[in-house]
Amino acid sequence: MTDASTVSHPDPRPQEIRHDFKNAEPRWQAAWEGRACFAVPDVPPAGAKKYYVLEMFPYPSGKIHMGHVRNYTLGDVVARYKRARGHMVMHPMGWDAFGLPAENAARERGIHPGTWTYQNIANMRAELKRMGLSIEWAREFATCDVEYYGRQQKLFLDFFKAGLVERKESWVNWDPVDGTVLANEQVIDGRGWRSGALVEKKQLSQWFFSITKYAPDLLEALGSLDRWPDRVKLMQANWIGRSEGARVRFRLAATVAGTEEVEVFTTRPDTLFGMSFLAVAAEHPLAAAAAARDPRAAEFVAECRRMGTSEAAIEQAEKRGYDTGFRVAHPFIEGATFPVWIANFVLMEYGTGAIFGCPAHDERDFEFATKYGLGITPVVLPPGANPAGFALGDKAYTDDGAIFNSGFLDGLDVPAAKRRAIEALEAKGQGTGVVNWRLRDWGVSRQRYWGCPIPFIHCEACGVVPVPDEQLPVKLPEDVDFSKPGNPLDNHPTWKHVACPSCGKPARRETDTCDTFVDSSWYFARFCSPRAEAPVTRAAVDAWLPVDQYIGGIEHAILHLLYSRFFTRGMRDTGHLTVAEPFEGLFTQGMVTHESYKDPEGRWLYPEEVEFNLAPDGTRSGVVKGANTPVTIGRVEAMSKSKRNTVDPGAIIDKYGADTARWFILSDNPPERDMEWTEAGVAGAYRFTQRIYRLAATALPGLPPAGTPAEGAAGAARKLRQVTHRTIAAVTEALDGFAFNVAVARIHEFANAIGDAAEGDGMGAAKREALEAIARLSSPMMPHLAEELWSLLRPGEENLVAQLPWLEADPALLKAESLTLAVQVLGKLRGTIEVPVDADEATIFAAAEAEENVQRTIAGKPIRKRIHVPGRVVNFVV
RNA sequence: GCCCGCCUGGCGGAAUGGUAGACGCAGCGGACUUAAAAUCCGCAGUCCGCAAGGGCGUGGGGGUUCGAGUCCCCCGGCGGGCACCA
Repeated sequence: MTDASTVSHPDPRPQEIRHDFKNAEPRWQAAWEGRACFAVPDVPPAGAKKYYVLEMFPYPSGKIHMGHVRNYTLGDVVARYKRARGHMVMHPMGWDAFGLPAENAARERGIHPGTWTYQNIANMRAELKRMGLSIEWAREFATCDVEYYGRQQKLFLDFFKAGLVERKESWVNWDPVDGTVLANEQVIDGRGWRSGALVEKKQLSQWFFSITKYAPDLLEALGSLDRWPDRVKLMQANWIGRSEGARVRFRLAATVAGTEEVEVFTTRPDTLFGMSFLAVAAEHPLAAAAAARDPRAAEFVAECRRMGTSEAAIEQAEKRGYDTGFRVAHPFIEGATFPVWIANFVLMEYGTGAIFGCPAHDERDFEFATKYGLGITPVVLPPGANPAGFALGDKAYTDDGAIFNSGFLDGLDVPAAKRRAIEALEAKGQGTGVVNWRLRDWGVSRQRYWGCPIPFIHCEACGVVPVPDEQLPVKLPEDVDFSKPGNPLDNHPTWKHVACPSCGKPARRETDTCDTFVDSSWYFARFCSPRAEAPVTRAAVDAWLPVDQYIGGIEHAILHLLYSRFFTRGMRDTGHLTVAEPFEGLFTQGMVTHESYKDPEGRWLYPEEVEFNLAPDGTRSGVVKGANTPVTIGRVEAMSKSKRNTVDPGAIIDKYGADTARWFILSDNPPERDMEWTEAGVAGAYRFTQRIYRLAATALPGLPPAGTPAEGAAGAARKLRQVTHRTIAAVTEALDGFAFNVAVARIHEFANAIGDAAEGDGMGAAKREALEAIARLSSPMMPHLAEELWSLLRPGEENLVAQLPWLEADPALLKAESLTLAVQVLGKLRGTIEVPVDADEATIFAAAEAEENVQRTIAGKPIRKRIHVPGRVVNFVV
């Protein structure tokens, strides 16, 4: 042993070899850019295998957050991997740039929504670029670009001509103080978020897309979406909500405002004999008729109007009703009549806005009838119950059984009774069997400035006139005043005054703008030819659509995805494209979560405001930095600004680099699940990036020249080669299955194996092969480090890793010589045996029985059954 | 309220119905260092036991099976969506 103090060390000690990410990451980003590694043509050449990777585009809030980092890292891994697998990959990025926050900024800070939005986009683009994503930025656009929303107006008009657009009355949240339509999120406990005024429902004439025309197809086609998560398909199916039932017309005992009948929709015509009341929505004409002559009915209707328009608010409200005094005749029971109530739980939008109540067999009806003392007549007998003494408990009975108390339906089961009841209704001309859909038409009108203007003109003489194509785009005016309440477009002094395109007389522009869901319903198609004059170029969309892999949050499982599916069908039927389904593969990622912190006064604290202590027993506690007051460490929850539990990706990239951020966000857990962001986890990921760099850098001087074949190795070198090729196979399988955390784990194990490899013949070549493999296998996840390693191992190489094909495992090195089998007795593990791969069953059973601990457990008892699962397990039943 | 998920060591998680806890984080012990950081080596579900080994263990309860984290039923907790947030 040499005395270290007397010997100089010309070489740096291994731990001082460091990967300089600050220098390397921008360098490799520039190299990819310089070689246009990610550019693809609008129309791929014949024979190219196209692959369209798309992540849900972000709302430009101003800063990227960890949810974005996760989303775009996942997409980038797929894009880089598919590129390496020989696909021509399109991977674009854009901005979902219209929406409420820009208007809020305008009202709060006096900044123009456009200025605010484009500044935010510039910031976020710079942040995204630092992540080293393989995005083709030349395709970028924002939905608030007139070049985009002008084309959207063209689509709107084409949809109108195709009969997919209608005007209808519908209800909105109205703030009577601010004179504004409120979004559901702006209604807090029934009051306007700014004014605090009680919100009312108000009826407006609005624009609708006829999504219900496609309801059967949207439901049916879910079956063909093989690469969508089942739960998303299930949620969509439930949302579309096909149900079979009947429309039943009830004759009113006396004519009300010229009406003689009320029509209800029911899925349970079998329970008609259990009817005890009829209920209508507060918006139903009968409710209006009652209100017109009964002030208390009017008061109840007005109260219902204060309930908000969201389904959750309506269904969670206490069930309340008002007896109108009207009565209806029962279709089957001669002479029987029942009261007509107005009920707050009946939805005008669903079915006919009226129901018949059968409390014995419907939970909501039961609750309502119990509250108001209405009759409860059971008509479905649960199996095994006695019809004579049968009484309901404190709940409705909603399952199948034998019909009783029901005249001609008695004795039938529920499905048969439904059919018979419908036959009888049809025979009497009092109803028909129908299929009803829960899905409603898509109301796209918004009374706001920062959105795509709906291209129509209202003329007193000609009615609603579409803006002629040659007058498109209808541009938003720049000079808008946000100081007045209401819609700035409506308030604008000149913008809305135009000549009618049809008769030339003074007319008025439509001042409603589009729901921002419209913007996001076709952006994936626009990316295929982002600068085209038309909304899309046929050759480009025909070549690139559908999106092969779409990635985004589960929170979009229903609305955005369903609207996009509708829009694609609409574009198909108006000749813009050919496909019906926009997204062939869908992956829904989980949220990024973080601990939350509160000070003694209950105020939320940012993580950097907290100083942590670790007690010897492992419990963590915290104090407010500087103040030394105790901090409550709260639940791990979705990162949000209001809870201040956010972590700024920019700061993480500054400190550790993009590769580390990407590696950690992939390594921690499966991408479909929520993940917790922890500082310790990032630090661990950073250490790993340094570790592989060091592994390569320290081994380099001992490696044979690049290109030295590793074939024919034996002993330790062969073992390492087996690990290399098994890792290639395992990482490939993991990436194919979106199991990125497993891919990361395999690469960790691989790094451990390279570090542990003993010296031996051929080890140099085996190590070179292993190190080159680890660089290339980790390249979809850590692209900059991969390039750095590759350039270290293969200086002067023509291609970047980003341009190389994926590695193939050598099947000869995947085969094992022997395998370990678990031996169980009665399903409990008692030992393991090592057998040659080609051992026959008799040999295996003999070896298993001979195992010492197995012998002891069997203890001479007769073996009744021997089970052998090849390659896995042997089980003895004694 | 309705629809859809999720629940495994101190923590994140792994596991075609077949050795539960791979891999990582945190922790502990050791090496290196004047020291620290960094790095390297090792230990580690839990209880009993010197050990060999055994008991218990995948939110709780039941079931199917030679065998259940995995399949079925019930219950609990947490989360997403509910049509004008995106």
